[in-house]
Amino acid sequence: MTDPGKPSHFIRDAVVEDLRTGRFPGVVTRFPPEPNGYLHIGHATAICLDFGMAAEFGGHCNLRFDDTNPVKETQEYVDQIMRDVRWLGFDWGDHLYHASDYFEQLYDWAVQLIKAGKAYVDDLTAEQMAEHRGTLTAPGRESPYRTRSVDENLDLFARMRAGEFEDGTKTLRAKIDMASGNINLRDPVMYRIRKTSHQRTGDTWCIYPMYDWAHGQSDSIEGVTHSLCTLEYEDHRPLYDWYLEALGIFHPRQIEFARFNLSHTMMSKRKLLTLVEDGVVTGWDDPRMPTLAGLRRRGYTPGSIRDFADRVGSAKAPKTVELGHLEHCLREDLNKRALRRMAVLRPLKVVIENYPEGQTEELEAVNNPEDASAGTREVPFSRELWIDEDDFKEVPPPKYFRLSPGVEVRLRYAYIVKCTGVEKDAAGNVVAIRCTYDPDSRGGDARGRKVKGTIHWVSAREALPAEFRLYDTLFTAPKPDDAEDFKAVVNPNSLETAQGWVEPSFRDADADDRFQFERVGYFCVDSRDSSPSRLVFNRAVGLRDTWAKIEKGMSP
RNA sequence: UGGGGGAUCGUCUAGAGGUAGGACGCCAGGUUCUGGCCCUGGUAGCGGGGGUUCGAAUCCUCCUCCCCCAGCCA
Repeated sequence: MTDPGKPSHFIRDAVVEDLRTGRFPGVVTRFPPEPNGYLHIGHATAICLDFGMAAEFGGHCNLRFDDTNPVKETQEYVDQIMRDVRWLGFDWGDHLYHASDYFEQLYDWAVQLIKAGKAYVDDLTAEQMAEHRGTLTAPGRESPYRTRSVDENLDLFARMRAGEFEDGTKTLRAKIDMASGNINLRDPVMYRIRKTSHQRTGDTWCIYPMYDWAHGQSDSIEGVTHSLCTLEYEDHRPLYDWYLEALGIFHPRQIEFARFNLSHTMMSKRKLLTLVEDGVVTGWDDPRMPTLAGLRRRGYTPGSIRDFADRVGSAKAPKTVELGHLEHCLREDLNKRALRRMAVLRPLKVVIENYPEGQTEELEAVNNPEDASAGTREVPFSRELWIDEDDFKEVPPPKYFRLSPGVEVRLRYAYIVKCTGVEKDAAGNVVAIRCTYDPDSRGGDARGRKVKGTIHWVSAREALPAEFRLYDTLFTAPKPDDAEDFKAVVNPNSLETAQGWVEPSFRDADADDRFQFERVGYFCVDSRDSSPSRLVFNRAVGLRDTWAKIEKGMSP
């Protein structure tokens, strides 16, 4: 089952050990999102781990919504999360659950703890409770209500459920240890009163369980063996274990791993929400967002994200992965699969003086040199073409292989042309280039001469207009989370728009289709704004650009 | 001056007493009708001090630095 050649990680090791010792007969995991926001690339690594471990050991992974706080959660988020998990390539089968499915059971168990003298109803206000909790270095003080009788607690708790008390006036707390060095053990709240209707249970409940009280028990009910979560819950494990022990029910094992940060972005759902609400981005699915919805719209493939998760691995040390790592995974995936096309982002007119006016010929172009089965297509060629501004320089710098006066270049899949002159406007800007072509140099001819440069082009008459959205990182700082104000390091140039042309084969492109625009980058048809009459492409990631590096090295 | 974790190339990650390896990045070269892909080579690391040992990234010890926790959020 496990690939022996592949390095393991501490979680896999732990699972293998648990199976070997018989602590658990099999493996059941769970991915437990709270439906209060969109899933992001950080969640993706958790999803890959949860579903991946289950699959690797022949078990299954549950999708469980941690819907214990109705004031923050919505059905829209639930729907989006399911869509994103599926898109990533995972299937929970019949194992779709909600913490809210267990509210009745959780209530019964709370009663059981009260009867055992391990839980009590507290009347302290939130402020008083904070005050009693002590500090990191000083122990807390016990609540005056801590010694209520079992009967009184039972009566009060039933009346809490019945709605007799207002929000915030009472809580149910576990009776553990107010002097514990672990603050989570200083009589944690199990239930709070929230007279808010819940997206699934409606107004059935006005008391809602806290995360700690719901999570472990939900795991137990579902027979989860390995409850994998992030490091900030490490301090909660003693409480997780305490509840399970106190109840005497099936005891899953919680294992914590480090969440990761991606450079030039941030994952806090709260901050992402702020970006959406403040209009810094156009929504949760803005292609600059690290959300799965944003990455999908940007042009990322699920496979590239899974590969990325795999490479980043699972460990306990905090890490900030360079964005380049993610981009590499995308390029590698798309290089194998994306169809090649030609597009001109910043158009410059080329007139081929010795090519017959009114003539058009169809030239054969390879769809994907990495995949012969992708076949070929025909692209029209004519006297007037568009090329990219970057591919012409009146005064070429050293090592510039592209077009300039007197120089020859290959037009991809077409002819070799030579620049014979330029046309300028009154201000001296180059507005068109004049060339001659060599009729014997047609693309595909084996006897072809070699020239230093090859550039891409689109026939002006047949070209389709298109908008290109060129993205840069949303933040200028490598670690925006470290900034005092993350809004201050938002990149003002994270989106640049260009109007250009694409070859006519795009007449019937579908939303989310991804292509490689030769020599430029990988682009995706925008799922929101693109239409047959107005094509819009998002740049997922540029091609590696060694010329840009050379050029950068030349300028001071 | 509480509790819980963590530290290996610039970044991520292997290594469980026996030559510190891989990936990304970067540099150099080869190939090329994409300055892409691919191929070759190079660069660069065990936080620090003691100790055990023939031998330590690994075991012991002291120290340093970093992260998390004081919601009726998850």
